[in-house]
Amino acid sequence: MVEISSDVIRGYNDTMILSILMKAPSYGYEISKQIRSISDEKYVIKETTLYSAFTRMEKNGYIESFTADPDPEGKGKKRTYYRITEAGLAYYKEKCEEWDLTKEVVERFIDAGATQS
Amino acid sequence: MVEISSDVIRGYNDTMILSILMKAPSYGYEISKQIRSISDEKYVIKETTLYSAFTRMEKNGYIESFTADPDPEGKGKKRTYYRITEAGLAYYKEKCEEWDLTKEVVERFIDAGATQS
DNA sequence: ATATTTACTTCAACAGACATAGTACGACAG
DNA sequence: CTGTCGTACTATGTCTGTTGAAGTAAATAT
Repeated sequence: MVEISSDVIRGYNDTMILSILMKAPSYGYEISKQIRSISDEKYVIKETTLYSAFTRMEKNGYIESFTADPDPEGKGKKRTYYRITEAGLAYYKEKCEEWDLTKEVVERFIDAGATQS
Repeated sequence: MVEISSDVIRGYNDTMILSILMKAPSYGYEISKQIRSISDEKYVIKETTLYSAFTRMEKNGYIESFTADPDPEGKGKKRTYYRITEAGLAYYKEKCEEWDLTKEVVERFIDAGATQS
């Protein structure tokens, strides 16, 4: 079975996370579940990868964190939520353009090779 | 201008190199020029990245090196050529399948995010 | 004669992914 | 009321691939 290797997805972890945060602020555990479901279990982000992405992106100003209660009544343990910033949005859009370019370039090589087999 | 970042292409340097070696054995300088031209100057592989990829892939058995003269008469400086192995071919094909999967997954996130903007 | 192009090599540093381990709270079963 | 499971993280150290900086040296162009 074909699996997505980390070196391939490496450049897109941030983009995936940001695409989820564009819809609504969210937190670690929830985002990891969303990545699983959106990708049909094809990609499961590692916890450490996810949380270190948060740290990095917050430092870069792409996301902002805030703590909040899991439900409106204020019960349960507080979570660390993240929301996307203006800079994060710009970064996300850049990454989408970059993706289009990358896709085109990689595909040229793959096509070039595939015709030979 | 949009540029391909190294973190994005990271997982595909090996695949690109192998796609070139599938057509014919080649050597560093030539391969780097081919990557430039096939990608329309959009991606220029760094020398050290290329040569370290050779070392790694040879160690993994994906390619084999041999030295040869640049032309049949034996003039000029000898070059280190590389040819793809059976294992390298299998690896290349795997990478191509992986690419299809990755493309699909990444696109789902990018589409999901784009509809929101 | 000298500069540029070709064709590499060595080495140290860095970033991001990941394994391992641990903390801690809440819910629910036995 | 004890234990396990799911949730929600944090800390630390290692590994891999990329890269910058620098150097070597032959061939070719000016």
